Amino acid sequence: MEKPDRRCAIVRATLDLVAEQGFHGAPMALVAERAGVAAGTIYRYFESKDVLINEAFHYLEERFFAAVMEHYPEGAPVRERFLHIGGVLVRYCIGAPLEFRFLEQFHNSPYGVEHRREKLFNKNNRNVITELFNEALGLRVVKDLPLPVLFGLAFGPLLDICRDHILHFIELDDDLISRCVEACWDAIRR
Amino acid sequence: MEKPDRRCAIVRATLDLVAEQGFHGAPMALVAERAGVAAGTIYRYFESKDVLINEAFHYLEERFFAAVMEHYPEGAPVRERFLHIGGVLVRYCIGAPLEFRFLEQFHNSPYGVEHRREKLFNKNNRNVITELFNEALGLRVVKDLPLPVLFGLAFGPLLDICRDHILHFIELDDDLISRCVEACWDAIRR
DNA sequence: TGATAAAAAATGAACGTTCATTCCTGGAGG
DNA sequence: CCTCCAGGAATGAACGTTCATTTTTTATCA
Repeated sequence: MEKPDRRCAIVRATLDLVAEQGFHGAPMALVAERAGVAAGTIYRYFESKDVLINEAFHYLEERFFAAVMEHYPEGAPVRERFLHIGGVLVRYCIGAPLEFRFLEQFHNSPYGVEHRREKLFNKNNRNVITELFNEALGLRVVKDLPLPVLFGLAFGPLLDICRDHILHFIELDDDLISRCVEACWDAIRR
Repeated sequence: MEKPDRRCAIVRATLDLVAEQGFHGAPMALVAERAGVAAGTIYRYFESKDVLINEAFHYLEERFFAAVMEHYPEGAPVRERFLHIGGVLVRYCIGAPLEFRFLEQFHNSPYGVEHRREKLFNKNNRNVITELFNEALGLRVVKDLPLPVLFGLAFGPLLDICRDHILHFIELDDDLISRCVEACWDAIRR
């Protein structure tokens, strides 16, 4: 009606639909319906579907980093900070399965490849995880491996277990999560 | 031509196209053209596109297990056998980037989820990797974690680095591959 | 063997859907 | 009356699949 935030409603509708049914299950007509607007209206706010999807991703990315930073043990040793991030990551993902599914879809698509390429070649990419790993490399507490490899060792398995939990292939509890995050630490620690 | 294997030509065309351009880049019309047959002909050999894609996957899966079994150190300790499998896995994937890209696409799609579900619930699933992990669990040389978690810790990062290598985000050589596989072993070993 | 009929396989235009995007309409606010 | 902009039908491209028809192979019999 008035106009609280049609833009936001459209982004949320996109998130939900993609998460629930994948990119194939989120045609613009459905997005429009769920957002309570007409199909054509979306194009007044977003140039194309690609733009809309990228915006939805950045919205989630921000929320995720905000979650990680809550209670982040700023001055603690590297290991402890890593365990914090890993734990938050897993708990956040299985607590918001829809968001997780969207991120998964995004990463395993041309959108995701483009996103990673930008991150990698844009050297002044500063976020808490990259900084932690660079510090750890300098202190020689982790193995001397390229950053993308460390990322894969540390977070690849964590995302895998989140997916398996959401699909009910396994059941994660606090104890199992801790043991998994520690296993990832074993993979990267020197 | 005579008729050596239209069926095979269709499968290969599917593999190549999906690997190069993803599922979206492999419409039946293109598959037909690349295979040197007419569109309708495909349906004499495969009931539907789904069936065709699953067959292409199984074709690759067999080839992969065959590669793993070459020079497999049958009687060696668990660790050594794991290092063999990991090394072969990475070398095989980066040596056949098209096949790897197909497998990646397959796993990150509803096809892949279905496939994993079947594997998991079909308990009499016997392959060399599952057997190795079960033996390792019995001998208590690896952490006491559910099988899917061990799989994720052990192979998730290896597939990640293969992808990054193929996308030229990193450059793998024999030394780096070894160190990565060993890092994965560190993740699962007790 | 050669001619011919029957069966099988291959063809590719056409179909029905689905989708992202465009465009014309109507109506609210100034 | 004019200006905007939301609405949603219209558009056209792309897709998987079908099917009437043609081509090739196989079987039959003189």
